[in-house]
Amino acid sequence: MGRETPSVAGIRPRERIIAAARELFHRHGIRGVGVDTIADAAGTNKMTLYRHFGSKDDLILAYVKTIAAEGEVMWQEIARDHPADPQAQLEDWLARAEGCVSEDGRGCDLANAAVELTEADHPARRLIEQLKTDHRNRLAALCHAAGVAQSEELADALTLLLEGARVCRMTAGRKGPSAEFMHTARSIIQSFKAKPKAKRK
Amino acid sequence: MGRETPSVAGIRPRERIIAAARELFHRHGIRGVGVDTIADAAGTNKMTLYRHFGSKDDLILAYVKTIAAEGEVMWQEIARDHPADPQAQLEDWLARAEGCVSEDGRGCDLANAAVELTEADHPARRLIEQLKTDHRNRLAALCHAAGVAQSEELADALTLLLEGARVCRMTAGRKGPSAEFMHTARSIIQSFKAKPKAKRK
DNA sequence: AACGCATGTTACCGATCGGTAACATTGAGG
DNA sequence: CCTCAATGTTACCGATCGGTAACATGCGTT
Repeated sequence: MGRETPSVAGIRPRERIIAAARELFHRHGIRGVGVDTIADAAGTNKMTLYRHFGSKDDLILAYVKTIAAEGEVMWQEIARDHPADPQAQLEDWLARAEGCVSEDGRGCDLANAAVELTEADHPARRLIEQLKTDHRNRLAALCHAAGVAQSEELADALTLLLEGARVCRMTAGRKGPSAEFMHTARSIIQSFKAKPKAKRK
Repeated sequence: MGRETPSVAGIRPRERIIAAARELFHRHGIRGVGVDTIADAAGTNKMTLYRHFGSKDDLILAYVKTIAAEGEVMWQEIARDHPADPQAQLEDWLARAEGCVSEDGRGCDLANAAVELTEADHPARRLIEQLKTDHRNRLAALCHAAGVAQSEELADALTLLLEGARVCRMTAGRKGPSAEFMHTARSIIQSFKAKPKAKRK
């Protein structure tokens, strides 16, 4: 055993580089970290970094893709842990959202990347847009499955609350408006559930 | 008249520099613009910039203060245009908020600055925190004056929605969740107006 | 043992960064 | 007119940036 066949992408330095970039980008921002710093933090060097990622922009894209993969895992866990129980799934989403809000006050890595990647045609920006749209749509599907009539509107509202809470946690501190995220989200969900229109058949 | 007395701080290059920094920081981010570029855009040079602002961080602080001053003007206009009519004032705030959301998709300059200024003790960061807290408190006072019982909670909810809408406008595009900001905000205001102190029975 | 590939090491490149020194120019007020 | 402060101009500094070339080393495979 020991090492993988060369046909499979090498796992060792590449993963470490992405992990190091993930933490450094999160803490200091994308433009606040140089590739040399990332390579050092990954226990490797700049040349190896550039052999795996042709440019810093490529590394940024891989960084965003890594976050996307974790999001995918999240949705799968939500579905797996509460099979055929969309109500519990929505509750799980809410708990994870609250976790994101009260994490460390550095906001959402995807949103922060969008702030720093000011070129509108940056590939990572397009991916971020797709990821954010995906998240909203899956949340809307979850709301629909949970029996909410106006599931799209509820998903939009919850998305706004979550994104707002994460940025408020960063700009206004722990005791700011983000502290009310859970209460507000719950009461909005309740108000949507109370509303009429065709419920399930 | 020509020029001002030297005792008064010179207004000409300084204002132009701040104006240029305002636009460039907004479009390309703080770390994405060099002081030389700002000086050029202001029709002056780097030396003059450094005579008015001892460092780029000083300029950043002045940039945030300028945004703060505009916010102050906004609140004064809201109060002046609808004297003794908090309902109309809240409506005015809502309209201006909607204007912010659908502006140009670059998000909130204050929030973006907080993303880029990763050093927690940066003076501009502390000012941003104070400004965001101020905004929330004034909005809460407005809600209270408008007869909303749980004015603090409503202000928090509206703040979350607004901040979320601005970041969603940036990350998910014009047709994303931010498009529902107005509807959601209005319906939340209504739901708060509907229930008095005690929760709904 | 010999090969080959991934990785490590060192040095370097041009560009740009924030910031400064020295000097020339301007223009208003005494 | 002369003074003086603000501004403009040029050149420069050390540091860091993203990115590359050339070469050395390790190590698994055959």
